[in-house]
Amino acid sequence: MPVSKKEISECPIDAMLSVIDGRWKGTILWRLSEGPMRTSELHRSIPGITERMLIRHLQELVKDGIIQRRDEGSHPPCVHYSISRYGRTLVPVLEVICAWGRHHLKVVHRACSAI
Amino acid sequence: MPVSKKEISECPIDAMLSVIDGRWKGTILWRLSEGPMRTSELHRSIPGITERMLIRHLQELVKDGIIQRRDEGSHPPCVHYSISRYGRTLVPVLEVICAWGRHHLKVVHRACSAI
DNA sequence: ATCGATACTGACAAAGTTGTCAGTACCAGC
DNA sequence: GCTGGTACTGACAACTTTGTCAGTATCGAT
Repeated sequence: MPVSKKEISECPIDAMLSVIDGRWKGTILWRLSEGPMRTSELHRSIPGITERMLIRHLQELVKDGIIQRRDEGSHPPCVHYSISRYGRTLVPVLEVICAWGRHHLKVVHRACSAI
Repeated sequence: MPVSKKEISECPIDAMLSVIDGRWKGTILWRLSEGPMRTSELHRSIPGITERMLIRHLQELVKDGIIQRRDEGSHPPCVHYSISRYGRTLVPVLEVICAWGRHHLKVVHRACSAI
């Protein structure tokens, strides 16, 4: 049940994209970059995502070493997710992507309103 | 016949990713970053890609303003694709992505050989 | 007259991703 | 003893993306 396809591509661009690719991964990382969060908190803070999808993406991000899972082991269950040390190296990359994306959105909007 | 899904997401990260997302877009941009190329040249230089897929991706990149299509209008047809001025603003972003990807591949390889 | 090269399109199948729904297990409160 | 909250899984439907295959048009060479 994979959320991102590309298995083990040798292309560094594909390798990077496979980590953040997935319908909700960007948003999840954005939320977690502000601090650790519980599964249910994340679920409530991301409108439109289903629990199933959230958990699938979280598991992939954990598998890729980008985020960490901390289970309190208590009942009712309480699990916190946070960006790992390795994941933090990704944040500046996301910022560059985000900056270009913001610029691009402005360009697209201008193009739309020109019609 | 879209190659990338996300229509008009307000998230800048998604906006950026929708532009380079697609099985072969990274590779195509990589090739074109070295200079203009004909459709058939690109086809031959990217192993595994089909003509159909190449053309679909090229058309999307043109639509997004990242690359330019120049048709000589001759027979037999001769069409050159090149990175547009706007597309050039994307190159540094790709370089950051690529740098992280390269690093990530090394980490993944270490993890694999450790098993 | 047929073949190969060029740059494409259309129809459709295969594969991959996302979403839906039901179900598990435990505890707390009413 | 029923309901609601927590974190999760499995099966499967729906949708998206990718790949396959055949077909278009024109020119030049054989």
